[in-house]
Amino acid sequence: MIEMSRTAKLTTPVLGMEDAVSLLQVVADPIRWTVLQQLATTPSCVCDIQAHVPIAANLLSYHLKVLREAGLVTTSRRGRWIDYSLADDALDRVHAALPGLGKVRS
Amino acid sequence: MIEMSRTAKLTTPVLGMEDAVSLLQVVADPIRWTVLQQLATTPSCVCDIQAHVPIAANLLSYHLKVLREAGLVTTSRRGRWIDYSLADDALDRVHAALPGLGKVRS
DNA sequence: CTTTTGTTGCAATTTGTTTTGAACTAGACC
DNA sequence: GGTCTAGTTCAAAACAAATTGCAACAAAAG
Repeated sequence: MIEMSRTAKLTTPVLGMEDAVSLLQVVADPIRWTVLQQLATTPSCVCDIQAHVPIAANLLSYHLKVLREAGLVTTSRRGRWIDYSLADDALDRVHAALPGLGKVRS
Repeated sequence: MIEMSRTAKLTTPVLGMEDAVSLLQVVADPIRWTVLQQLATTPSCVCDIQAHVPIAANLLSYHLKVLREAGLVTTSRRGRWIDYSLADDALDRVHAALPGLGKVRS
């Protein structure tokens, strides 16, 4: 039983077209792409992200929500601040959302 | 000279954010994603693609144009038919457009 | 010159997303 | 309690893209 659940977690499932496209639509935005890029390097609180993405706070908040709802980032509160991190499987999931993964390499 | 150009072609360059997002926006569409998926398996003429993507001919033509202009597909005429193929570097370019490629693997 | 295959142009419309501005929650501090 | 800072949420406005419908066009085959 433990073996099965560990195996399941370690495999990134092939996504259906709809899920794949939804995920790619989340990434295919200048603000969200930049945030993901930053979080891939290091977790950051919102104020740190703001320094890299010069937009209104509420607009950034909206885009962070989109990323959260897509499961690409996770949050944890630290006092006044909220730290955002890339979800463990974020890069794998986005990669798995690309078309043509079944292509045989020439 | 020949050596240099061959080397340049074999390397997928790191994309700037704008180019990366544009490319992902092209892929992040149900019709275009499906077409890319099919072309990754096998080159097809438009009539074959139509069989997999049940939409009006002119709408499909529009999406094929978007894919062409993004350099993700190439065409060649064969008699009355136009064959679409995935561009050689299409999968590499889309992969290179994902954020977080600099991430150090844990 | 007609048919087949596919593209292009344009205008209207629907659809979805991004952005804006104001109000709001939650914790820290006095 | 009151106030400050950090972030979020909501609803409406603004914007961009996909879709539809229709007509015209091009290139090759017969």
